Amino acid sequence: MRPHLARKPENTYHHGDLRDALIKAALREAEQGGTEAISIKALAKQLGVSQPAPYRHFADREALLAAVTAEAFRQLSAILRAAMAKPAKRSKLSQLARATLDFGLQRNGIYRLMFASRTVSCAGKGSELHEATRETFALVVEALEAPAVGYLRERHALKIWAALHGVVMLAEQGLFTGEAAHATREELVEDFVNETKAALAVAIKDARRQKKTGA
Amino acid sequence: MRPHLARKPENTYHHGDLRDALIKAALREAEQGGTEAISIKALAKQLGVSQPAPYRHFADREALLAAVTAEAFRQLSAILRAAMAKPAKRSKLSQLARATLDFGLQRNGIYRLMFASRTVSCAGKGSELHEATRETFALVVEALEAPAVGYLRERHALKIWAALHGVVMLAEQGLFTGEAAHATREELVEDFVNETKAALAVAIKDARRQKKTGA
DNA sequence: CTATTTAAGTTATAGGCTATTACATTCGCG
DNA sequence: CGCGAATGTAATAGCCTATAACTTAAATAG
Repeated sequence: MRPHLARKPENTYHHGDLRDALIKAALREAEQGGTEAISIKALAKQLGVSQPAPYRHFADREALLAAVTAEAFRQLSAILRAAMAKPAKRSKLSQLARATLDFGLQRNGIYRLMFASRTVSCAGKGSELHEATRETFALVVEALEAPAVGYLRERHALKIWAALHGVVMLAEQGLFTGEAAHATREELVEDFVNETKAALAVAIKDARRQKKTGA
Repeated sequence: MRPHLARKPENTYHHGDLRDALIKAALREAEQGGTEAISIKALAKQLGVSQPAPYRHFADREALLAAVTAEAFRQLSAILRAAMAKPAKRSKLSQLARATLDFGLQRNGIYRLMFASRTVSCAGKGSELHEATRETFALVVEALEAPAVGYLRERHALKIWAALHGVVMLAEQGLFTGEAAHATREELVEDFVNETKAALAVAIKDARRQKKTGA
């Protein structure tokens, strides 16, 4: 089984790994144009198979999009993991935040597929896509480098994660190129990172004090 | 000129106000399904005109989407203005934040059209759409109720605006329904509001001190 | 090692949508 | 009233999704 072959070799009947090739190719297409740039017909042509061939691997376009989005989440997870692991002056959280911003701006079509389409919210619990999103979020929690104190970590992870996505969205919308451009995207992200760290530290201290008082 | 007539009366040649009717109808369609739910053909049928009729008013689908999105921004502006004007215990910023969250969740299809599609970023400076987005943002600045201190207001408006959008996105993605659900969307928004107020107050104080020192 | 089942691909085709072209009707202004 | 511009229609081309019926290769059981 030839893995991840781009085009089907001529004079063969079977592609070898069409499913995977479709996902990879679709990701490339979506890089710029997002969902709308993904056409099953075009992908089939690109890979040298007939138009209906993809339907052997995906029930319909939605199913392909879900698989592509899941793969995108796995790629983002890998990127974030690498960013956090990289030895740097900055904190893990800062590294993760910057990597997320980069990803969201540079690969914006894919980013929209991941965070701004109905695909994810339609994914059933336990699905491949759902698992992939949760794994990514787990990295955010990890990046906080905070001791486990109940649900505090999840809450603050959710906060910084939300803030980051907001920055990407507004940046893409062009809101950083007016009078408001005094604040660069990077500055804003760094603000959020620092505020999150501070807020979490306070929250943890509070939680400990409460525990002590209660005991 | 009959304004905003839904369907063309039978036995007439001209609709009367097809352009407006198209925008209104498209907004209804997008409410749930977002961009993809807007079909020129379907709209034409709905309004009782032939399929190509809409093309007299919009060059192509993109142009229609831009007009629809602009109208959506104007509607959001009106909603936010009303929310801020409503006498309430809470601050203007809090009222605006809650109204934004509601809008983003209840009319999520339209919300995605506004903040998560390529339509806005493609809108040229000075376009109807671009103006509509800037006007909405101006309301956020206004909601801060802060004295004019250079670019500080814009910067903090950008921050709270970004944070709000992030919450809407993650909520729609279902990230508030896991272990992380300890933090409700509303709590998170209130957090952001309070932090923004505090940060802005500090920033203003700093700015004044610096000014005094410099003088 | 063949026989049969199953996975994967093909051709043909139906139906939906966008968009254009050429033609028809009405509105409004001189 | 008459003419031009605006608006709407019918016909059609082209792209896309999706299904049905058929074909080929691979996998597996006897």
